Amino acid sequence: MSDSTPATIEDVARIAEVSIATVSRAIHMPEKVAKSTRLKVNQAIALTGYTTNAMARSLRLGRSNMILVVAPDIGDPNFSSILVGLENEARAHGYGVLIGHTQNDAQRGLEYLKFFNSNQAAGLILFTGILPFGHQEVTPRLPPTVGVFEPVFNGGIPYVGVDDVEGARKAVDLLISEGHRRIAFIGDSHTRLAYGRRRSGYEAGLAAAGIPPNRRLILEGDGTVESGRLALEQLFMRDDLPTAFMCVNDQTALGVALGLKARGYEIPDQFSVTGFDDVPQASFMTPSLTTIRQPRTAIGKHAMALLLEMLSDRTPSETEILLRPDLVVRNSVGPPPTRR
Amino acid sequence: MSDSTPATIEDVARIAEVSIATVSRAIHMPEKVAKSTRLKVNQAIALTGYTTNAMARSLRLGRSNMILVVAPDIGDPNFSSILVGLENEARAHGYGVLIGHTQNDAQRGLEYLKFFNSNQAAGLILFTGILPFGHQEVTPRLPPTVGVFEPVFNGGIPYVGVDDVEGARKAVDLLISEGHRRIAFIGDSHTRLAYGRRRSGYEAGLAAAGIPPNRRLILEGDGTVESGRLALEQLFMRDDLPTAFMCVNDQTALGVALGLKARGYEIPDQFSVTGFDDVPQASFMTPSLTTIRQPRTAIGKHAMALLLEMLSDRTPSETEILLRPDLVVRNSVGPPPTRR
DNA sequence: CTGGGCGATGTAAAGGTTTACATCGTGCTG
DNA sequence: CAGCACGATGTAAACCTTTACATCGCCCAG
Repeated sequence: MSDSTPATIEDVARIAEVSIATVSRAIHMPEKVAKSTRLKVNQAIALTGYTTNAMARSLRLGRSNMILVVAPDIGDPNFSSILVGLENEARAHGYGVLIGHTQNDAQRGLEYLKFFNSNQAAGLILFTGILPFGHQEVTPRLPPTVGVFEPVFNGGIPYVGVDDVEGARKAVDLLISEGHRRIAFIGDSHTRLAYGRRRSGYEAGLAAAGIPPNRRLILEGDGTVESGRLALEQLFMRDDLPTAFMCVNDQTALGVALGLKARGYEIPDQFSVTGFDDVPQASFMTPSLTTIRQPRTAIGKHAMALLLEMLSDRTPSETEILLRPDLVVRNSVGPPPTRR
Repeated sequence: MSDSTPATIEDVARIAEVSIATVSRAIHMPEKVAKSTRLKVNQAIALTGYTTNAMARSLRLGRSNMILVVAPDIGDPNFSSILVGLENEARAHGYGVLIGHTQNDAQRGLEYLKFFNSNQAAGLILFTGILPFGHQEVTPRLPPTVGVFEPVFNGGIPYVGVDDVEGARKAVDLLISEGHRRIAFIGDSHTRLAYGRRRSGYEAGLAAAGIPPNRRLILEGDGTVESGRLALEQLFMRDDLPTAFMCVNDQTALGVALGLKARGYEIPDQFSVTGFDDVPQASFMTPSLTTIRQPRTAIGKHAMALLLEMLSDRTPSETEILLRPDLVVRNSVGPPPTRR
C-alpha cells in the first residue's frame, strides 16, 4: 500500500484499467477523455497519491517548471520582500523559484546560464540593470526574461519597476505644501536610471509650484550613507542652505540626518528630510523617516506574472510595468522654521 | 556550428568517435577511460559546448542537484544573509537552491514535499523549529534535512544554530562589568527553545557574579516590539525597576527603548538596554543598540555543508553545530546612574 | 602455444513522461 | 444498408542520461 517508491503513471493506469496515455490526458487535457474514464483515473490517482514526476516531464517537454531569479546581492534587504511576491505568484501557477546572485561578478552570472541549457529553468528574472553576462557584444541567447527595477541594459526585455517620477513628485509636493521653497536634491547620478527619473520628478514638482530651479541645490551622490553626509557638508561649506533635503534614497537620507544631528540641528524643526524606497530601517531612525514606499511585494508579483505570461504565449501584453509608489508620512518633515 | 538546440552527449560521442558510454565515463569517472580517449572527448566537449542535461541525469539517477530551502517567511530580513551563505556553499558544490516559504501554514509546507516525490530536490533546509508538515504524528518520510536556528521539532535531524547560552552570557557579563546588578530579562518563553537558552545564559551570568536571581525581573515575551513595551509597563507598574534590560531579541529591545523614551528617560544614561540577533535595523536606532550578532552567513554555509555531507555519505559528522555569537558594542549600554 | 585475466570500450536497457499516429467502435448520412 | 467521420483510447517512440553487462584485444603465466 504505502510503497517506498512513489507511484508512477503506470501504477495509476493499471488501477484505473486504462493506458498510460489516457492517464496523462486525463491530467493535462481533461476535455479529451470521457467523463467516466476521467473519474476512474482520478480515483486511482487519489488512491496511489500519484504526483507526476517533474524530471521526466521536463525532460520530455524540453521545458521545466522552475524560474531562475538572479540578483546582484540576495543579502540586500530590499530583495527579500520582492522574493515573497515572486515566489507566491510562481507557486500559484505551479512554478518553483531558483535563486542565484552574481555579486556583480560577470563570470558568476554566466554560470547561471547553464541552468537553461538543460532546461533546468524555463525563465529568468533579472535584478541587475546591466546584463550579468559579461560584455554585451557577446550576449548569449537569453531565455524568456523579465527585469526588475530597471530596464535590462541592452533592451528589448520587459521590466517591472516603480514610477520614480511620480514618487519623487509626491515627496517634493509634500515639502512644498509644508511651505518649503528651497529644497535640495541629494543623489543625482548619471549611472543609475532610476535616480535620473527621481530627479525629473523633483524638477517637475518645483516647476509646477513656480519655483525656479537652482542648480546649486542639486548634488551628486551614489546612494550610500556616506554620499548623503558628504553632500550635506558641501552645502554647509557653500553657506547656501536649503530648508529641506529631498534624498534619492533612504541611505542618503540617513547620511543627511546623521550629518545634521552631528551639527546639532533638529529634524524636522530646523530642517526637513525625505527619503525614497522605505527600507525596513526607515521607521527605526530618529526621527522616523518620511519616504516613498516601493511596493516591493507587488513588484515581485507583477514581474513573475509577466514572465509566466511570456512563457505561455509569446507576446507579453506589456513591455513595461510601472507601479505607483506611496508616500509614507513619518516624522522627518515639518514646516520650515519661521524666519524672524 | 552554433545550433539552436544544445548539444547532447551523442553529438560529443560522434565528434570524439567514441560511444556515448565512454563520454559519460570520461566526464564522471575519468580514471576509467584511457588518457588518449579522454583527450578526444574533452576536445569534443569544448567544441560543442556540451553541458550535461540535468533533467535527464536526475531522472536516470533518481536524485537531483537542487536543495530546497523552506522558511516560515522569506521576507524576514534575517533570512537573506543566511541565504547568501547557503547559496554560495551550494553552488560551490554544483547544487542549486530552491526556495519556499510556509507563512506558518502547514498546508503550504506540505505542498513543498512534492518536490521530493519527483526528485526535484535532493535535500531540505528547514528554518522552522516545528516541522511545517501538519501534525507530527503523520510525519511523512523526510528527505535528508538540516535545521537552521532551532532543532527540528520531532528530533533526529541535525541542525546549525548559534550558541544562545554563550551569547546571552556575553550580554549579561557586559552589563555586570558596567556595574549593573539589577538586570531584567525580557522575553522569556516556553515555546521558543532559543529563548529558553538565552535565559539560561542570563542566569548563569548572574550566578557567576554572585547576584541572587530575582524572579520578578524575568518577564514573559514573544519577541515582538509590542511585547517589549508591555513588559516595560509591567515593571513600571510594580515600581520595581532594574537598571538594565537584557532583551531576548532586538525587536523586544526596540520596544523597551521606545517605551523608555516615551516616558522621558535617556538611554544609556538612566537605563541600559541590550538586544540579541543584530538585525540590520539595530544600528539605525537611537541610540544604536548594543546586541549579540548572529553569524548569519556562516550559519547558512555550515548548514548547507552539513546537508551536502549527508547527501554523499549517510552519516553526518556532527548532529549539532553551534556557532559562536559576537558581542556588538554600540551605544545603548552604560554604567548605572549613580545613586545619590 | 593456449587460456585466463584485465583494461578499455561498446550495446542496450531503464528511468517516467508526452504525444503523433493507429485503432476501434458508434452513430449518422446518403 | 454501406461507408464515413469522429470521439475515445491504445501503442510506441522520443527526450538524454547512466551503467550493468558483453565484447574485444592484449599480455602474461603455465
